[in-house]
Amino acid sequence: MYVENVGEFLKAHGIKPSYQRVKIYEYLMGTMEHPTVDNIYNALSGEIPTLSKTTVYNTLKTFIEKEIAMVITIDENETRFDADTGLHGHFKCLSCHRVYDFEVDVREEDQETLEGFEIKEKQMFYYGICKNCKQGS
Amino acid sequence: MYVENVGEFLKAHGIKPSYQRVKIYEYLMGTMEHPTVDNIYNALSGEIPTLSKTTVYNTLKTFIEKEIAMVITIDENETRFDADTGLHGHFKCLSCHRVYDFEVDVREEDQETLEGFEIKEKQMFYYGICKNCKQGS
DNA sequence: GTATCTGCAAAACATTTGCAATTCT
DNA sequence: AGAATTGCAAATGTTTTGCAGATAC
Repeated sequence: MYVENVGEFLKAHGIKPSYQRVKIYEYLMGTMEHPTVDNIYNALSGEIPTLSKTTVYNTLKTFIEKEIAMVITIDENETRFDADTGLHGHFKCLSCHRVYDFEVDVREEDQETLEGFEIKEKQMFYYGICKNCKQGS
Repeated sequence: MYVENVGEFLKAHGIKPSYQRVKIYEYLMGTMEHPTVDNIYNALSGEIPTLSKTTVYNTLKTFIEKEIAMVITIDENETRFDADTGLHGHFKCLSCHRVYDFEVDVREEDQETLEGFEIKEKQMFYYGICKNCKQGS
C-alpha cells in the first residue's frame, strides 16, 4: 500500500500529524529494512537534529495502537517495525541479517489443535540463508 | 519426544551433564509453559539454592548451540524457551498470556518469493484469545 | 592437577518514566 | 492560554561479561 499524503493518512487514523510523526511514518513506509528504533533514530537525526529516541519510541507505540504499523519479533535482541500490517511472512538471513518479506498463502489450514481459539494475528518467521549470500559463498 | 535419562541425552549431544544442566533440561522438557529465564530460575532455586541466573543463561545458550532447545520470540518483552525443536506453531493468548503449542501441516507451499533461499528454520506465531478465556468471558 | 563450570558483582543495552520546555491551534 | 507533544535525564529490566572460587575427571 502506497500512501501519498502521510499527514492525511495519520489524521484519518486519529493521529495528529506532527513533523516527527510524519517523517517517521514516511521513513518506515519507504524502507524494506524493517528498522529498529535505533535505525530510525539514526536515519532521521540528520534531518531532525533535535530528534530523541523517546519520541521514536512514543511514535511507534502510537502507530501500533492505531494499527498502522506492527512489531516484528523475529530476533530476540532487536525489536523491528513494519508499516505493512497485512498478512505476510518474514525471512531473516542468518548470514547478512537482512529481513525479507514473503507472500503467504492465506489458506486456512492445519490447526485442529486450535479449535475454539480466536486467532487475531499471525506471524510467520523463517530463518536461513538468502539468495545473495548463497551466491556470494 | 520423551527423554528418560537426561544425563545420557546431554552427553549424546556433547554437553557435560552437570547437576544444574540436568535439572534445567528436565524442567524445560517437563513443562508446557515455554518458560523465561526468570521462570526457570524461580522454579529451580528452591531445589538448587545456590543457582544463579547466569548459569541459567549459560545453560540455555549451550542447549541452543547444541540444538536441543530453541528460543521463542513470540513476545517482545520476554524471551521464552522450548525443549521441543521440531516444527510446531505457538499461540499466545492476549488475555491470559499463556503460550500454547499447535500442530503445523508441513506442506511446503506458498513461498515463490523465496526461490533460491535456503530455509533452515520456521516459526509460526499466532495471537488471539484461547478457548478457556473465551468461555470464561 | 588441570579443565571446565558456576555464580557473584559490575557493565552494557534496550526500553520506560517523570517532568520541564516547546509547539500548535 | 490550554492541550498535546517533544526530548532530556534518570530509572528499570534484561542480558552479557569478567573473574574468582568450586567442582569434576
